[in-house]
Amino acid sequence: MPELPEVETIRRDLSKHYLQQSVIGTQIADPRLMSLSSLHAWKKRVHGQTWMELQRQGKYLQVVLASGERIVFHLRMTGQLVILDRPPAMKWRMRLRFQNAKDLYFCDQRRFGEVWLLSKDQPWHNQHLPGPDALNELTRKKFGEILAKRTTRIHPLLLDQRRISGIGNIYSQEALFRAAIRPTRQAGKITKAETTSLFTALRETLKAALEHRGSTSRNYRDAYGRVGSAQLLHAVYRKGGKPCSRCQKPLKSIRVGGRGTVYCSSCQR
DNA sequence: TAAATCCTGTCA
DNA sequence: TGACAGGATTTA
Repeated sequence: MPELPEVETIRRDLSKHYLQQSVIGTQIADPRLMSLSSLHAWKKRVHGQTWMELQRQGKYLQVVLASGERIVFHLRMTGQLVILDRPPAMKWRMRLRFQNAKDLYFCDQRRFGEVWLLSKDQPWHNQHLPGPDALNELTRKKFGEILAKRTTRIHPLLLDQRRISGIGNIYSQEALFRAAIRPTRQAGKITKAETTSLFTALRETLKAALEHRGSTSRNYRDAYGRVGSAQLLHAVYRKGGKPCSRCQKPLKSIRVGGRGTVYCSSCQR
């Protein structure tokens, strides 16, 4: 669910409420999220620690505590972090109580989301270094290097967080449509001009989505529990069979790398 | 490169 | 009832 624009929207919302605040109580409703022994350690290390910074890398959200230890969230498909003064209607997995702020609820229908507590210098990625953040770190030059000589298809490559972090199945498809490139094109065979066009398309797609506070197709909510409006901008995502907004021919729906993918076979080459 | 896996819910 | 869903890892 949440890709870069959604996670960034949540990060900004949470920053307004919780910076310089500290957690004073933690409840776990889903033991899958955290074991009892981990919760014990969590309480000792997190409670009373001031939230100094909220950072994002790709789809990861990181809270830097005064101790230098960090809380890292990944929302996966359906995770939500919502600020409320009473429990939400839906099931929640974790609740954080704050000294001088409203409670924070971690809700997550499919329960794929995760939370970690990391010591001062412990990396939050296990084996694979995540690639440059699609908005904050990726440059045209780096993008060219990532695509060069690669035989993999462009859509799965854009989704590979080890190459570039933050892009998911919505914005990859939308950017490819905007750049008029087929999702199945071999990455290494994309021309210089097309690479520039795709780089620009990615930035514009992600920025526009951020300005619209993310895309809500179903589960996504911001930290106030509100839907985003970037879905109104979608040209292809989940629009298979509908007429292309540019040429009116029906959009094609295929599977690429196991992901549902929609494109225009006439506009995208 | 693809399929299975972790889950719950929706839609045809 | 089966297919599919915004993610990512592991296995074959």
